[in-house]
Amino acid sequence: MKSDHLRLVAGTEFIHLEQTDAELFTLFSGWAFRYKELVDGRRQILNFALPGDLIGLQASLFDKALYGAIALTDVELCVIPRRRLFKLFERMPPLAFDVTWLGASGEAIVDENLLTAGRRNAAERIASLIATLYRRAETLDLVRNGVLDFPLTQQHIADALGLSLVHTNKTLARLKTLGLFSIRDGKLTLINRRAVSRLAQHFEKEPAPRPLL
Amino acid sequence: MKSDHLRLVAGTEFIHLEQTDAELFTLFSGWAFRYKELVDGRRQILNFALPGDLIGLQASLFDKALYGAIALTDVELCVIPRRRLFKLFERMPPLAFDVTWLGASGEAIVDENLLTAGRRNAAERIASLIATLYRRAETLDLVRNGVLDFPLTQQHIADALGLSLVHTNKTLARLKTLGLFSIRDGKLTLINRRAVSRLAQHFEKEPAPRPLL
DNA sequence: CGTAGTCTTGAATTCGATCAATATCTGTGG
DNA sequence: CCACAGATATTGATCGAATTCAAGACTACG
Repeated sequence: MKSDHLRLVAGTEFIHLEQTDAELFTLFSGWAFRYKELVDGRRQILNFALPGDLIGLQASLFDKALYGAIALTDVELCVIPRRRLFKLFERMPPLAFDVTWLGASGEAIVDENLLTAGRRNAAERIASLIATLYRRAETLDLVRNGVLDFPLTQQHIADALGLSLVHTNKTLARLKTLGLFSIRDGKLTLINRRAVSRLAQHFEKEPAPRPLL
Repeated sequence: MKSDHLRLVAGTEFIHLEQTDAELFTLFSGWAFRYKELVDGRRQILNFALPGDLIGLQASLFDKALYGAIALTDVELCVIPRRRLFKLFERMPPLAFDVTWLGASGEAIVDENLLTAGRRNAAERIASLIATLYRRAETLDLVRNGVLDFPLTQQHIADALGLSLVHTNKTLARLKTLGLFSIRDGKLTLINRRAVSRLAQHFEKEPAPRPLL
């Protein structure tokens, strides 16, 4: 079904706001994120995508993309052309089911991010982000010896959590000092997993079986 | 496909957190909302559902519901049993496509709510909520003579926007005094639509054609 | 080396939270 | 019809978490 396999360098925007012909993508390798922004430049990152995640379901289903999507690292993307989307539903129901499942799975992440931005304080937000990303990366076997390649800048973290850059920096520094985790040279190490989970009220649940497109 | 037509009174919780056998619902009449909460009781409303909206796609697809759903008014719900969901994809591809479309449409709303909670100030948040709900209600022909039945309490508004109850009350009062809108006796009247849209940075876009289940 | 991006730190400010009290409304039963 | 209880709304005062402003330091890279 996939028509193409794209390679993009870090920083490439592959879905543009208002774009009318966005395709549906599956992230094959690397990290990416979706975001929205207000006219004065305030930016909100909606979610980070890791390998296996779907990006652009709304954008490919609707006439206009309501968000942008950018590659955080170099990425490989599989493309499912929007033209063939309906055909996919007609001819490959199980695959269509998986697309819907992955779409719902993406929404679950945004739901959690909304809870985070709306109701958690700065330290909880950061713990929540770290816990969730670490957990997802672990499931994908991206963690080696307790260390994870972590391509986010503090600006990304701030924009994902609805915090200012300065406050993100200070809170991050405090949590590092408390020995919860460390981020250095683009590597994340979870030092006190228990404490991070507690702060985040993040409950470890066994991952559901996940369809692969 | 629908197996049942439920009537529930206002306040009924029809999807429970952690519930393992939640069904998929379509809201036929009335208002409802989905929410999450932290252990200490902080609550975040994820989205409000109006007639035609899908509720419970994640909950019916996954093993456990990650959120709760409550009827805001008396509601009528159409039920699509989770058992038949896969069958629906196999036997009625166009309908399955619509389910996915509606699911994506729900995610678009949560995306916007995340932008609101993360990056808008109190006045902008309220304007944003008012503008969006009014616009959606209008599309459904729920607005009569510029007046809309509006069942939200200030606590609901606060929980949807990530604000405290007190600050919600004060900001609401200020916007009413400024003549942007009025909320009285459960009725919402948009008085200065232009000003509300501007505050919310809410751009009126013609609604996409919408599948009906 | 110079420039741009990222990170750090301190100080002042403010928006929104919290605390506390009162008022208004709604439905219920006597 | 009134009295009461529980929700909902309002208002004032104080507090604090996070923003904003401002400067530097560190890094990578052409």
